Amino acid sequence: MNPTDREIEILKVLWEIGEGSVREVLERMSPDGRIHFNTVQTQLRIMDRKGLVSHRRDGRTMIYKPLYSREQESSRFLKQVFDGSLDQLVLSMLATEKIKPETLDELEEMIKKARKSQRRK
Amino acid sequence: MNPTDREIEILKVLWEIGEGSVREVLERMSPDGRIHFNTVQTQLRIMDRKGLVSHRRDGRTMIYKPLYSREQESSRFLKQVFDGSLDQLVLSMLATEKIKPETLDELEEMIKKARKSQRRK
DNA sequence: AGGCCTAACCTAATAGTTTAGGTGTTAGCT
DNA sequence: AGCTAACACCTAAACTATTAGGTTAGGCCT
Repeated sequence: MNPTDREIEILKVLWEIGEGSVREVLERMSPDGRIHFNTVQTQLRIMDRKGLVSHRRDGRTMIYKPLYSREQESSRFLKQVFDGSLDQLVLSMLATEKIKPETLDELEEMIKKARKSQRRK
Repeated sequence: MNPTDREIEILKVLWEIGEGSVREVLERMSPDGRIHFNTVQTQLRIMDRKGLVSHRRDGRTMIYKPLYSREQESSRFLKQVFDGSLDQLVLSMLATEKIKPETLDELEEMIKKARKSQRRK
């Protein structure tokens, strides 16, 4: 099933830091103490059950690691909203987002590289 | 708030057909009768309350129209998962998805056009 | 007019999400 | 040894999502 908003929020932290304890995730998510420790802990346990993260023990504390990647989430979204059509997605983005000329250059560069790496296969 | 999966499913139908009654949406969503009429009707009412769709009357039946666009949903996703970085999103997609060479060409074409249309501003 | 189809509307059951309180345990510090 | 901080685990409350049953009413057909 799909990650909820909270789960994405937690996953984003884990994507950034690679892996981390409840406390580490919490501190990134809300440096002010708006969110309760137990809230994040319970979430992570649920995500563990769902298979979105895995855990290992480090002494007494659990270290959580993402099993679900940003790429998987992108792929899920692409399929869900654009039936997998990358063209349509990019078209939509180009039409809506305000994009710097440099970004366009970079995109072009990325496409060139993608083409090369495909030929190598 | 964010559309749920069901809501996206319904919105996709409305994006396709422009607007439609409960029955029309239902028939596109599940031509076999897996989903109940009332289920879709209730969903649409909730989405109406949330502002995701609007409605007008046509005789006795309600006609629903999307207020939330595919572009808005893309934009939401881009912000949520990639902090608005289109580069990162496309990079992620190029790395993961299997892409036909033609698609790469089209993407390049789209970027060229986007550049032109920016210059015109 | 009576019956039937289709729709709206009301309601509720179920499941999942999100938050956080309470309890017990472990490790380190004084 | 006793205290405290930090953790895991258990639990539940509040809320939202999802599904669909039941009821009512309008319109059409015979």
